[in-house]
This record gives sequence, structure tokens and C-alpha cells, in this order.
Amino acid sequence: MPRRKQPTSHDVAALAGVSVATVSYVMNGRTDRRIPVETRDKVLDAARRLSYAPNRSARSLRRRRTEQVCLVVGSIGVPAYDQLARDIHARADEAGYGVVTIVVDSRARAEKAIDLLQQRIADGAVIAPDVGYLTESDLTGLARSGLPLVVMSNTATPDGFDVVRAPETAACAAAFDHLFGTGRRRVAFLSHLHEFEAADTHPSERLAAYFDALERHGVVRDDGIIVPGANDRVTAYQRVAELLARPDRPDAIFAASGRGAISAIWAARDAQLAVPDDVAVVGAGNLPESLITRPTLSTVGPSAADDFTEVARLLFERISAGVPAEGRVISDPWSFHPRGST
Amino acid sequence: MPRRKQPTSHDVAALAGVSVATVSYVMNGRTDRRIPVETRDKVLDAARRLSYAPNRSARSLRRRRTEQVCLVVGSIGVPAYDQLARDIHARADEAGYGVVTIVVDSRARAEKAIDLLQQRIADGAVIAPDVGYLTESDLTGLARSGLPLVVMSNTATPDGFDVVRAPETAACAAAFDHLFGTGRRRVAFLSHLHEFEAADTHPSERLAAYFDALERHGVVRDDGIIVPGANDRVTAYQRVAELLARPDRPDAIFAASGRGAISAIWAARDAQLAVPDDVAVVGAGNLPESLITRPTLSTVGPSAADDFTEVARLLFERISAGVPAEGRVISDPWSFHPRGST
DNA sequence: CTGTTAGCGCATTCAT
DNA sequence: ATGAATGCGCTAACAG
Repeated sequence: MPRRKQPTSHDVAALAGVSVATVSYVMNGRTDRRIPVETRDKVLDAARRLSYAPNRSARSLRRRRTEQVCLVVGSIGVPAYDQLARDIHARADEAGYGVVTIVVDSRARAEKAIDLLQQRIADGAVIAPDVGYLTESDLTGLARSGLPLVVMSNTATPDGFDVVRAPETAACAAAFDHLFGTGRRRVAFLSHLHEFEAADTHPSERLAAYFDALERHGVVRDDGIIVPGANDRVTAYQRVAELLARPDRPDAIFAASGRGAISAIWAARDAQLAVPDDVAVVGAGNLPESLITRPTLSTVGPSAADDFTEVARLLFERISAGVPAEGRVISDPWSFHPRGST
Repeated sequence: MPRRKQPTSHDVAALAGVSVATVSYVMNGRTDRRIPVETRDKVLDAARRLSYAPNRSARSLRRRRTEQVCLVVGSIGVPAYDQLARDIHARADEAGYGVVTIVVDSRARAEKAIDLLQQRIADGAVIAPDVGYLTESDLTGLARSGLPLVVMSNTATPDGFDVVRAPETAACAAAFDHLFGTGRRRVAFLSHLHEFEAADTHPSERLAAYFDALERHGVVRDDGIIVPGANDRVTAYQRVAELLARPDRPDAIFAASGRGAISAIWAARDAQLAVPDDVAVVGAGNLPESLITRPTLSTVGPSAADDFTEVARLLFERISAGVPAEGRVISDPWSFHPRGST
């Protein structure tokens, strides 16, 4: 495939009448090498005329770094991931780094992702999906190979990589206690799909807190009101509408996502049910929208608005440190934010 | 910075007692080279024991391709971009390609993006942001340098790259005609921020259609009801709430985004206004949510649900073609979908 | 069937 | 102040 040949530093050197070394020095604007303005201009001019751009692969090979970071997420279109992506992009931009995104939503893709990281597609990575596709040994393996890594997980133990936690259990427990404590008896759980499928084998933190609370309050579990649908707004709306249309409709709904909870509020209102009088709603996460719904949405979530600048900072710190620091762990526990919907 | 040295093909070759060439052939599973199972296993075993992974930069340099594609978007968290990203990721996955995302929301970042593409950070790119940061000459420049390119734009002319269009004007005109035709007189325009700022210099297609319709129906433009806020749900809600609280409140709202329109419906309902009787709402785009609001949301948008698989297909076709085909243009004009909110 | 070798394009010594 | 030479790690001709 005869793609038009890109100009190389040789071409520039030839056109400028200097050596490739000089071209390299000029292009990298190195100050430790005194280069007369005249030569510099000759080079820059030649580069411009050829519209020369140094080849990234060659540079990476030589410099032994790619100047890219990798962001591994579980899916596209999740508000929290979006914020993470924004914060990583911002930090990467400052550092002159690019961001390559990998979506891991199956074991196969997880293996592919690990392989790519092993191949040093990036100088460091943030691993966000907290579903089981990436095992702890995958992570330690990567870290041992010298890749700077920041992992967002409530279960992983730092081992050559940093861990950022957001423990949910206490906040969820508080939310459920509040619901049961104020007399709710049929609390439905609107779950993510993967969460639903693994409900009995590896229950998520939220789901485990739910089961715990049921026991604590002597309420018998009814699998009929544990429904998947939190992944997207439309499905959530439909599932909740169905739940609320039943004769034995729930008197409260805990949604595993903020989007799900907001859909639940609409569904309730559209069904002429009062929130929270007829049905209470709690959502997990920290959507700004929580404050503009009627009533405002009670949530379990981080203490402040989503902010992953710290994650980005840790990553770039590790990258520039060069020498793998001890694994650190930072933790920002969730809390229960009671608002209008409970 | 003494990062642990990664094993190279030499190390594997040494351990397996073969040459680097054999290692390369085995690792790439090439069938044109008949390799006895025994040697193959020796190599694979050695590779596994060293946890060897071929270095990506070296391979890219040698093969003259990165096996990455670049997705350039205008921001993060826009539903249509999300769908685009999903479709590109899916196609890339099949082809064993990675996806690197670049966010271009300023001229500076646009220049950075062009530079990176010039440096052959990827084997091809999809350019999505239809705001002016990337000029047509930027694009032709890139294309001329041999980079396979698919551009989503209603204005760019294909010139070494493919163009995917989604003309909006007719659909918007139809929507406005419907509004004015059914007696609306104060039609507010909830715009994106950049759209608002460039309203008089480079009005967006939607805004231009709005101005046109005003003239056509003999309605005088009132800048007081052209407000930014379509970018996010919360701002949209607040702006619309403000609009509706005014004594001279609008009797219709055209939102430049689906999210904005949905917030508008809430805001209206929360203000005890009937949609569409007191205020009609139209949104631009194709959110699935349009069907679950009460009333359902009238929209201008693509004929079917967002689907960018065609964009992905064009890109990979161009990449594997090798030889730059004539620029093609495909077009999927928007239409007006009247539903409950008008 | 397998090894030797010559680059890919660049950054960096070491000479000059 | 500049150039020649070396090699980053890999793949693909070409030999054997």
C-alpha cells in the first residue's frame, strides 16, 4: 500500500543543509545545545516547507516512552467515567500527553487491554472498571512489569500500584436504615445489569448492603423487586413504571445509578404517585441533576461533586517518578445525602 | 529513571535457543512460515516465562502503522459522541485496533490534535467536532499527508477525505414552521454555548434556520429569548425555568440539544405549565429518552436512532485500502419528528 | 526449516 | 557549533 512517504528528519536536514542531529536539536528546542538563530531558522523553515512532523513511533522507541496514558473504563456514557475522562484529559494535556481509551466489558476485552498495556502502548494507566473482568493478579502483573498504574477499586490491595477507593457500604447502610426506619417495607432495588447477574455469586457492595439491611430489619427478600435496568435512563423508566403499576408496588426504590433514580422519579410522577409519600427514591452516585428534580433526589455518593483530579495527579506523579513508589491508597468514603425524595 | 527493563525478542530468542526472527514469526503466528510445533512451543514457553510482549513502538516503526485510530470529538459526555465512540470502538476491536481519543474544544487543542495526527499517532481518524476550531485547510492538509480521514461535517467538501453529513436546515425549518403555523409567537432558542457566542458571526445551521423562520413568519427577533444552556441538563433546566418565570414567557422552546429539551419539559411541568398547551418544546437530536417523557418529545434529528457504524466502516475501508480513494460524501438528512410536545 | 542482516525514524553520544 | 555513528526493538528480505 503505497501511502505517500512522510518527510523524515533526513529530508529536513538535506533541505536545510545541516545534519539530522541539528534537526533533532532544533525540533526539540533543546537549550543545552547552543544553536545560532540562523541555523535554527534554516531548519524550522525547511521543516515548515516540508510540513515535517517527527514520527511518533520512532520517537517513542528511542525515548522509551510513548507520552500517552491509557484510560480503561467499563463502558461509554456513564457520568462518573465521563468526569474521570475529563480530569485525565485535562491533566494529560498539561503534560503534553495523549489519552487512549480502552473499553473493557468482557473478559476477552480485559485480556486484550492487558496485552496492550504490556506492549507499552502507554506510559501509565488508570484502571476504572470495578467489575471482575480484570483480576487482581492481572493488575499486580502489570505493575510488576513496571507500568505506572492507578486502580479505582474498593477491593484491590495496592501492590506496586496506587488504589483509589470510594467505600459505599456505610452510606448504603445508612440509606437503607433511613428507608426502613421511616416505615418502608417494600424497597425495590434497581440494579445494573452485571450487578444483577452476579447478585448471588459476587454481590456488589450496594447489593450486599441491601441484603444486610433486609436481614437487619427483618424484611424478607423478594427477588421480584430486584430488577436490572439502572444502566440507562429509558430502561430504568420502563422497569420502574412496571414496578409501580403492580398491585403490590414497592414503597421505595433504591437505584444503583443516579440516572436510574431520576428515571424512577419521573416514572413515579407520571404514575400520579407522590415522591416520597407514596414511594421514596434513593440513587447511587453524584449527578448534579439530583438537585433539580422535584423533589430533589436523595443519594448515596461521594461527599462532594465527582472529582478525579486526584487520580490523574497520582498517575502522573507515578509516571514522572520513574521509580515505582510503594503503592498508596486514598479513600473517599461515600455518605448518605438525604434530600427531598426520602 | 531506571524502570525495569522489559524483555525483548532477543531475550526470548536466547532463552528458547532460537533466533529473533523465529521469535517474531512465532509471536505473529505467521502461517507463511512453516514452523514445527516443537520450536513454536519452545518459543511460546520462553515468552510466557519472561512474560514477553512485543514492544508496540518498535513494531509500529517497523510496520509503518500504529494499529490505532484516532477519534476527535468536541467534548465528553454528549450522547451522540458517545454513540460514535461506541461504534468506532466496536469496529476497531474487530480489526485489532486501539482507539485514542482527543478532545478539541479550543483552537489550541485543535492545533495540538493536528500535530499529533501529523506525527502519525494513528493510522486514521474520525473528526467529529463541527465547530470551527478545525478549519477545512487543516483537514485537507492532513489528508494530503496521506492520513485516512472521515469528517463529520455539513460544510466541508470532500478532498482526499470522506465526509458524512447530517443536514439540519430543512428539518429545523419544518419544526419552526410547525410552531409558528400553530400560532406560537414567542419561540425561545436554547443554544449551545459556542453556538451562542458565534450567533452573529457564524450562526449554526439551527440558529440560521431559526432566524430565517422568524423572518418568514414576520416575527421580530428578540435576543432576550435566545439563551445558552443546552450543553448540560442542569443549566438547561435553570435557564428554561427562568424564561418561564418571566411575565412575557415564551410559548415555545427550541432546544439545540435533546438533553436541553428534556430539561425544558421538566422545567415547564415543575412550573405548572402544560406542554404543549402553555409551552411547546422541540429538541435537536435523537435521544431515546424522547419517547419516555410526558408528553413525548418532538424532535428534529436523524431518521433513525443514532448510528455511526457507517462512519467506522468508511474509516477502516480507507485505512485498509491504502490508496487514497476519491473523497466520498454520505448524507443522512434530519427530519422533523412531531410528537407530543408540540 | 531457520538464522543473519538491514533498516524503520529518531535521539544521543562522541568526535571534530 | 556541528556531524558521523550507534542503537532503541522489531519485522521482513534474503541466505543458507
